[in-house]
Amino acid sequence: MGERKIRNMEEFASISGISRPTVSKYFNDPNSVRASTRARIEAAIDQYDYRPNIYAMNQNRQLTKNIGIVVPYLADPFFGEIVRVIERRCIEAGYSPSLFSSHGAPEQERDILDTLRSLKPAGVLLAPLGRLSDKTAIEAFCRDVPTVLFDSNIDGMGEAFVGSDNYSFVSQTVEYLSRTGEPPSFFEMKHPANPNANKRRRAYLDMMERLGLEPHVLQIDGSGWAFEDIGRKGAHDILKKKALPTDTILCSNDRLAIGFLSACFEAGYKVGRTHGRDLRVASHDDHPFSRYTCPSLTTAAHDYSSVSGHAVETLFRLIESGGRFQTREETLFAAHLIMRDSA
Amino acid sequence: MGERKIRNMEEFASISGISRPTVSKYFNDPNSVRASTRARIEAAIDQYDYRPNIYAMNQNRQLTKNIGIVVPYLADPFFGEIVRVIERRCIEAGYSPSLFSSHGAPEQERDILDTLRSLKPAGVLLAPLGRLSDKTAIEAFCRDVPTVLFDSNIDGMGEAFVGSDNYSFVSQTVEYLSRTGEPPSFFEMKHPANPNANKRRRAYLDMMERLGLEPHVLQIDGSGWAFEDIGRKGAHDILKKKALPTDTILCSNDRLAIGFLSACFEAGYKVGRTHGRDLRVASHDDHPFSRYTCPSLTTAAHDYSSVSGHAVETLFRLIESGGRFQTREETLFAAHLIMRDSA
DNA sequence: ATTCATTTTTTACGCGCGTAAAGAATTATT
DNA sequence: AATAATTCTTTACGCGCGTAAAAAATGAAT
Repeated sequence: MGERKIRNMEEFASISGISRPTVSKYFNDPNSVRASTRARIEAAIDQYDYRPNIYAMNQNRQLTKNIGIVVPYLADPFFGEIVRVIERRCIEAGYSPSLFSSHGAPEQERDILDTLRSLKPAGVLLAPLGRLSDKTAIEAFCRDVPTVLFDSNIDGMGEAFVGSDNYSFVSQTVEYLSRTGEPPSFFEMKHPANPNANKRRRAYLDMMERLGLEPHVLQIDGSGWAFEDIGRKGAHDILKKKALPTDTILCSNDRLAIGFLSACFEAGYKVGRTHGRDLRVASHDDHPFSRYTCPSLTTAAHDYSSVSGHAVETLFRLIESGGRFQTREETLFAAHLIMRDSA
Repeated sequence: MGERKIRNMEEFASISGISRPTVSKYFNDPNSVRASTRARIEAAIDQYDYRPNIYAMNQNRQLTKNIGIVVPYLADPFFGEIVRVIERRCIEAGYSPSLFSSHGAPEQERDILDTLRSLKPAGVLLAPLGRLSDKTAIEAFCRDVPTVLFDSNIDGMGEAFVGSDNYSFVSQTVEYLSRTGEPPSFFEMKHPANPNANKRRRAYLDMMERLGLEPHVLQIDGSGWAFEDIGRKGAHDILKKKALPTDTILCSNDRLAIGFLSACFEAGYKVGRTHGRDLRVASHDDHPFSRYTCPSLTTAAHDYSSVSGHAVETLFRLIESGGRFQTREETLFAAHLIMRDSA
């Protein structure tokens, strides 16, 4: 380690006693050379600390080893967690992940796709903004770059979608709540940004009908990604008007529920499942903070590791298949109920 | 828009009636060519949707237009917010930001610095893990790449540090709390990962001495980045033992406080500043969720936009100065107190 | 030892662009 | 209009590597 500085692959090849094309082959795929050759090269790498110039490498390669990861909103710890898993798996598989966040802004999502295109990635894992996404731009992008959508689906775009089964979330919470107390009213944004929200509402309506119960959907105003604030204000409105049809609230997602619970606390409503409580509140997602609300939030949890794991594996398969699947794959993972103190 | 596809700069130059070297000059700095020339080039870009191959561009450039951004923990919305601002400013200034998260793991921080080195970035904004960071690796990196540290400082490393003034956080909360009730006890992790924590403890001790009050430091076990859980468990321990020296708790940071508050709720302790409360709890950071705790958290807020803004500006100056400052700069921004319901 | 399949070496070209130098063209200044 | 300053064009080379093709070397199998 630390002999003299190596300037390029030519030099590295000659000093390590292997021809340059073979060294080049090694860096493209270490398994494509004989084991003894590989060992010699790796010994030399250790000794001289050489790495090929990534810009020169990627210039002529038909396909780079880059993988793009795009999430809609990084300040949501949900995505922070997903990204951690995905990044690790990509690196283990020999890819270089590049992380991008749209930060809730459609223009930025478009710009990211533009940037990504010029990175010539082998594949992209894209969690779109949803309703606000520029669908034309995404469609065009998916035609050029092998893409797996995750978290929120857009019909027909990308070669595959991996996400959670919204019906499974709602069926479990509705079933549990209506079995153990008054049937739930559904609390959501009037114009949700995310398509999952619509699926959850429909699942709620369907489940209530199936159980022979009367559904109540409470829709509140607000746009953007400040869900906690929207939930809190909406809850205050509803509580003030005493407009709750039942004593049980099922929030579309945890971030709304976090706001809802904070409003309940402020307005002096007791939430819980014990004697003397005024309300029960439950929700969906198992947001990293849902454990720390007051009271802790009963919720249906994403199978985080399955979703992120399967998304990555699907992308790898897609890359190996040359970037196209015969038919678009859709994989949904079931949720599991997490009973805590709020319902 | 959408004539025929342009393959390279040569072709783009001839079709737009400008010589290739001039086009190249334009892409390096649009202001380096005459306004009329710039207009012609930009018209052609619109028309043919051409973008230079970034790999070929960066191969020979002494300095790329890349900027690396490294944060210790993306699942913390605090960093999500900082990253949003920094990314935007970089793009506006014509740079390409690349985002990396160490996810709390020192090995990953090292790997990121390695990757970053081969990206040959013009500069790097690095928020290190802190105590766990491989200081030797960071030092070596900073020697090779122009780096501005932010959020948490490591003595002498990088050309500059931009962060918040921990003393200002603590002095304001301690002053406020001791003026309006019992003096605070300080609640923190025994072995904090972040150097800011130590500065805050020292500031607490100093302030208490200055005010002629007896300090009490409550140190709890736990390691890693699951601060809420650590805070919750520590609080339960302390509450069970009735080991609180005063009725006022000052948490080192908001994530610990979120755990503390959840434990108080579970154990039946009333937190607040009104009649009949058992405890007051305050903290530092103005974490995005601190508004939604029950009760809402009184805290000292980072000047988020100043910190991120000044970090970016410092890096730009550093890049323009050729990557080195005469002397290492340290800029600290004052906090401001945010009074909510918990104290 | 001979044959054959596999792997490596040799040789050579090209990718798309940065960049340098010298001369031509365009603008600004008087 | 003449001169000077700026900007652009022409020409040409090189960066570090991918990759193709043919020849040589290596290893396995008979």
